[in-house]
Amino acid sequence: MSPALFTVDPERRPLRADAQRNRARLLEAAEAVFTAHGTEASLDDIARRAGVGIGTLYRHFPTRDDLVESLIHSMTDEVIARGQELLEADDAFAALHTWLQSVLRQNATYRGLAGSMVDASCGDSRLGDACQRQQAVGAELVARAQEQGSVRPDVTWEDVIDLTSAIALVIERGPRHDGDRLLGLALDGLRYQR
Amino acid sequence: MSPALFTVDPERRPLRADAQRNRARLLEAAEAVFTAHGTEASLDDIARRAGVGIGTLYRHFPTRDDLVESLIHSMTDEVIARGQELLEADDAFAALHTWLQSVLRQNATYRGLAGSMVDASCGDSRLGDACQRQQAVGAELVARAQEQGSVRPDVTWEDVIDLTSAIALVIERGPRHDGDRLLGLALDGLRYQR
DNA sequence: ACCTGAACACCGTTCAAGT
DNA sequence: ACCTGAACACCGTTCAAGT
Repeated sequence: MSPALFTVDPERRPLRADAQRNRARLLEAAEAVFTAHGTEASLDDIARRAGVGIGTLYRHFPTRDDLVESLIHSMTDEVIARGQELLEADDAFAALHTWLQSVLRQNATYRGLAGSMVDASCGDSRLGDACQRQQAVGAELVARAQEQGSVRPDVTWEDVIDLTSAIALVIERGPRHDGDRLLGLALDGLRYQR
Repeated sequence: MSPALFTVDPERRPLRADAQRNRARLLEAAEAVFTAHGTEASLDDIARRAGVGIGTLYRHFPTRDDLVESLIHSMTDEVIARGQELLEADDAFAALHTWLQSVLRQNATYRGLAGSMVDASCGDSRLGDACQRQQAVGAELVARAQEQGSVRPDVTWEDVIDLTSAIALVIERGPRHDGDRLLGLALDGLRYQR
């Protein structure tokens, strides 16, 4: 049994029972509303759906990013863990490819999330922390592929993250765009030609 | 002397003198406000700066895209003309590269413009018309590079536009991103390896 | 014809008052 | 300690009244 299932507060001290329930309801409501309308959805909607006052939302989640971060927290952990597993794979290029696909899926969880992630990696919000830990794993995967000689030595991990983020940004704007296809093409450009 | 300098109405009949002046003032104000705050800037700000009522703004430009389209109209024409010139170039791959760089510069005119362009190419706004005419030239440039054997035959012009749009979207979110570098990397992936 | 601005329906954020 | 919702400052959009 995962201890995460019983984690009540990722923050400091235990919450009062009603506060704890409100927090859970807010996350549930935010999940539904973000899924339907993206991460720029109305906060009033979320509070109403959770059956709490708007002030309670702000007390638990002072910024929109706090709400987003709490929602995708476990997913970020999974992406990071997946990246660490993939560091052990034989084919470092394929490992990088697989990992970037999972990053694309993560970014597509809610419309607007990809943008928040890009903004966050240049800032210092709580969402930014998650992004940077994630990017650190990506940097290792890139380095390993370069050591194996399958990624061009002049390419930086920022290049790889930027291209992946770019693709995440464009695919969330309409169904015309195929993320996996674009990612494959972009990776072809980073591949070292023997 | 370019006739464009004397074009008063890209629309229908001549405007009353005061309306014509208001239209010019609105475009001037929008130019300044979009430059400062991006294409999502407050329309009230623009009307106030132009010294007209908000209703006048809506009369001249019923949607935000109408305003954006009028502002970048000549620029879109230039990008299209440049593309047609480049169709005559010897090296079709280099021509495509050069043209896509100009598309990136165009998209970077106002923060938020790249997003509007992507949205527009899936819609039917006036901005969408401009986008589609522009994309048609891009499609020709891609086809020609493929005929020359310098772009992979399995790549579509949508791939090329999508990757370029993706890069335009990511570079407008902070100074960390280098569009020309990312474009170069992406194009390496599309290049046919002899 | 065209312009104006009040009116309406939203939104994010704060904070005094309650329990 | 926590919750509530009114209050404030915004925003986009419409439309009746003016010239």
